[in-house]
Amino acid sequence: MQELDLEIDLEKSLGPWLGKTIKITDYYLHEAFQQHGLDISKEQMIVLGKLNKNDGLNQNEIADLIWRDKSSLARLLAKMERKGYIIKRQHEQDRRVNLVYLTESGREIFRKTRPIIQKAINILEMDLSKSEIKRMIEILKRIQDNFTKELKTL
Amino acid sequence: MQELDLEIDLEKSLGPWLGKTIKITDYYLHEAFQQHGLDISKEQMIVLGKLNKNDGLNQNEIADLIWRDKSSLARLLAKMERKGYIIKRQHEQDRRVNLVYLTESGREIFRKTRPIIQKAINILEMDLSKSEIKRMIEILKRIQDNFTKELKTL
DNA sequence: TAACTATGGTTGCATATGCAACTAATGGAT
DNA sequence: ATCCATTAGTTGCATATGCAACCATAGTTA
Repeated sequence: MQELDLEIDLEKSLGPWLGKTIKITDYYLHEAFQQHGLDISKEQMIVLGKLNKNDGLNQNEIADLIWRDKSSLARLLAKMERKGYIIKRQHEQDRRVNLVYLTESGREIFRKTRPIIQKAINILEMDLSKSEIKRMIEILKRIQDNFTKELKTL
Repeated sequence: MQELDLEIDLEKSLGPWLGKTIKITDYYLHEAFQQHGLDISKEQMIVLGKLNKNDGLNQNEIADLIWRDKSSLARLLAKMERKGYIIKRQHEQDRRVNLVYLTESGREIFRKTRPIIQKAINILEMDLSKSEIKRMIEILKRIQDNFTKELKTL
């Protein structure tokens, strides 16, 4: 009995379900990109998306936008540059800064990912009404705020 | 205009919010383990949890339970064995199989993670009623099912 | 001007992860 | 008994990630 009381039933908590949902979503995108012959990872696609919306960002700005460490981003960009999707240009005034630009090839591959992304969103929200989606996002935001607050007290 | 029409507003979709929520949850756990001097990662903690509930599983069984590739699990176990949290014993009848057992030290550190996990669950579900949690889990399950179905048609 | 500080980016070291190819062992079929 | 297929686990190669230490440049302060 006491042993049982100590058990935390993780499966009844939200955590693992969130994790598994992300996992299968990622897997779906990975498979779909592959099937369409797109040589790109989800993470790289996200970077292309930010640049597509706002070309010429510097590395730290991109890192912030996608919630990654700047070192992680630097390595992501290195791979993308090798594949010819982006180019880095040194800022003329401040030589510490690299401005990152989409190449034609990068813009092209991002364009090709769009219908796949749209389909993934459709699947994700297939059974949900607009208001349910809004509600879910609100809840997720609130969870994030709660963790942020608790982190400060650690 | 046409350019705008082509834009997908990812931020209004569920995907990135799920991702960010997981990210901050993971970060919280990581920080909390560190602050308590627990030399363990979230992934390792999950493995310990499965073994704590069901000692003597083999590697493939554990991999299935935590939705990881067997190779990923093998490496996780190697680290955990080095730290003395688990031991692997060859199955007596079937020498291909490794049965994995918690050590005392493994059981001990898992015990110490429990209040931290419980707190993380509390934070995660802080603003949610029981029925909302159930509803969220149902939705997440449905999303997973939808992706699973769509994967087959790829 | 020299010294100190802050910033942008890179690199070493570490974690976790998956796929594909591989080894070893098992079990069945001929 | 031998060959074949299956299964459990390992390993090579690749991705992505974060922290901390570092380098180079810029900006500020004495």
